[in-house]
Amino acid sequence: MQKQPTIRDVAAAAGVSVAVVSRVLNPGSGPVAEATRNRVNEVMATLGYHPRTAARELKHGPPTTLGLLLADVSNPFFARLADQVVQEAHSRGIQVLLMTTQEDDQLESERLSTLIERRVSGIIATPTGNNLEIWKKLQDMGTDVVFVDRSIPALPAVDVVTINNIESARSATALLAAHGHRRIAIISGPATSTTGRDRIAGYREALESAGLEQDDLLIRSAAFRGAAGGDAMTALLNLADPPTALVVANTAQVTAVLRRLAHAGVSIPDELSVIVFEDSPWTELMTPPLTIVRQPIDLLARHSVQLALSRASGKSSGKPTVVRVDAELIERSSVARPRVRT
Amino acid sequence: MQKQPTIRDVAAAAGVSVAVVSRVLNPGSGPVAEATRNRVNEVMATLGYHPRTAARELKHGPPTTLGLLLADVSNPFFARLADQVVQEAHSRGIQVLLMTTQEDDQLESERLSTLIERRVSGIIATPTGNNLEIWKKLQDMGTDVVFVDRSIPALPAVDVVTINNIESARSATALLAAHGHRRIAIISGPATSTTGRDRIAGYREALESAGLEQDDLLIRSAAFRGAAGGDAMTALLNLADPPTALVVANTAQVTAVLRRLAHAGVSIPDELSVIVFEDSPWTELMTPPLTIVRQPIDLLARHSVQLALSRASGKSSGKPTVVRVDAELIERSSVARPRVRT
DNA sequence: AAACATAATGGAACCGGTTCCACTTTTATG
DNA sequence: CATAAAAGTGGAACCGGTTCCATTATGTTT
Repeated sequence: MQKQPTIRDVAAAAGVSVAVVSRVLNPGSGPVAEATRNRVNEVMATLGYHPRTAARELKHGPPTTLGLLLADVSNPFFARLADQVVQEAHSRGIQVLLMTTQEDDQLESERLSTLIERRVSGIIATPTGNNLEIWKKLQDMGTDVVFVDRSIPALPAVDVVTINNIESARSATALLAAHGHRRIAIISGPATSTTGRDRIAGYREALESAGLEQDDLLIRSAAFRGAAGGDAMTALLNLADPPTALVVANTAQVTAVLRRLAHAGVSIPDELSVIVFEDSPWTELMTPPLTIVRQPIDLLARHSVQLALSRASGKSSGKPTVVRVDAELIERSSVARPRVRT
Repeated sequence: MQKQPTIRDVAAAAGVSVAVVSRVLNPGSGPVAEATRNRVNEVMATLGYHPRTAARELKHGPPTTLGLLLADVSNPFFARLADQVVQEAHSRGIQVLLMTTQEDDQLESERLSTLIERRVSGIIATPTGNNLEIWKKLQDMGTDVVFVDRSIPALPAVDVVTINNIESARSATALLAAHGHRRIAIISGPATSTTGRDRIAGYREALESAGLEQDDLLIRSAAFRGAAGGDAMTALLNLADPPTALVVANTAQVTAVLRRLAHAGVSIPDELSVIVFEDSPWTELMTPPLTIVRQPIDLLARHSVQLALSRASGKSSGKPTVVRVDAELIERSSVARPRVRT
């Protein structure tokens, strides 16, 4: 366990002042003679010197770290988002501090405190919906906050990147209606979330356009965590007049819903047509391959990182930006015409 | 955009010295009168003061950050590992810097440089297998390095946490042999990886125990990224004497292999019995539900974090620790007796 | 009440970089 | 060749905390 050389060690070994070494470290911050630069670089190499980030950040905290605050990385949607965000950030020389909230206000608040103490330059988050004051404070401090996937209506000043949830749910529902379904159900996220609300709104729009009757019994909300999706599914199956088609618009609950269907022995698409919000590779491997709504995760990531770094890069546009990217409906084989009732 | 208060602002507002404020910030570092403590706390609250981590770390870099260096978080195995590591770290008040290598030496080297500059207290990584000197240097610096899932034999001094790969592949292969299969294939990770080698070793052991002939044509390695698994599958199907059973021991290639099987119209388990290393929920939703080797990701995460923090917590045991956890073979319906050749 | 231990506080150095500014040495210009 | 401008370098303050040590206030002991 050797102790690390500092900039002064390098300066001494190279026979120059620390100011010169610093200039070598930060090209463009001042002139250094070619010969001197080479000598200093050599010394740094032989000494195995690495400038310490903590010390550098002390002076004028540079935008070198982003906070990524997600509900949960075991959810494939968030996992892929994290993957893309990290890659995008790395390509710009930015590091990512990953934190999870488990959808818990209290944990979110603690994570945010940590991010404040670290003085990160930006935060990309899927907010739980509370902790309003903390979010505001973050912005006051000059941190670039970007909400991704969801937003908080009470905080209109925050940049947001989401998929077009209304349109996604609308087109999925419309596809089912076009196949002749009249009893179409939806399992969505909690109504407290913008995501949940928007998707249900899109669903309603589609029903209206198709001239179908709306039945609130066919609309089910399920929490983003736990097995609530399975219970919602069971409730739908037990209805006096059960649905012939279903949109699973809560990504986190897709597997729970499908598991329940499998256990109940419901055959897809003969007894129930299904469209899910989820584009993992396995949806294609199911029997039958599932019709899905593919979320352009790479775009979400790219825009999020860009916005989270915008103020840092000087582009301090006054108004908050809202980016809405389109999801893609991919038809496979889990949708068919409804069976005629006997 | 207000500028943040510093410890001196707090001290001035509370009418005390910075030393006192620091003591309030770090309980146990010195005596502070009850009344003073309360006053300082109040001032901090009204000023919205948050101590800056970068400054704190300058003095004696405390073990407050861990580096997590994975190949790729879009792989569900790594995603869940990341999730567990983050939760485990948070429960100890430690933050996680997430980085990905895409299995690329060069990128790995860059990421490691960043981690060196940040002076993280520990690193949990799935190494590519190169960059030996950097890993050594990291250890010299006193960083706790833990390899998870894989290891580098040339670096025997590093702590390692893996599943028992030999035994996992052995038991999976043995199960197939017990069902009467004589032509059992395996698709594993690259032979350059310890994971790939060990699993193939376990496979060979099982064949030997069962008194089965070994055929190197039935052993296929596929890279951890890309679609190599699909090609390996095709090659196996095109064999003059194709296998009747298959172990997919490369988690990253499971979906590619299954996709190829689906496209080729191979029915499971009638024409081919299959066991996969992968325990995502969807494996149960397939038709038929897949027999899997479940990797105890939570244990991997827990042990990794613990080891990565061990030196920091004073437990500087001399010898490197190797933790080997057992995977669990879960029998479902993708394994059957081989069809009699006609 | 004297003597001494202990609690509470403040001053100042320090951590490892960055940066301003002054000073010396080259190089360019008239 | 004198002189101005530019290049190269070093000294020292500074960023925002922590910590050592000296000093003063309070409390205990005989």
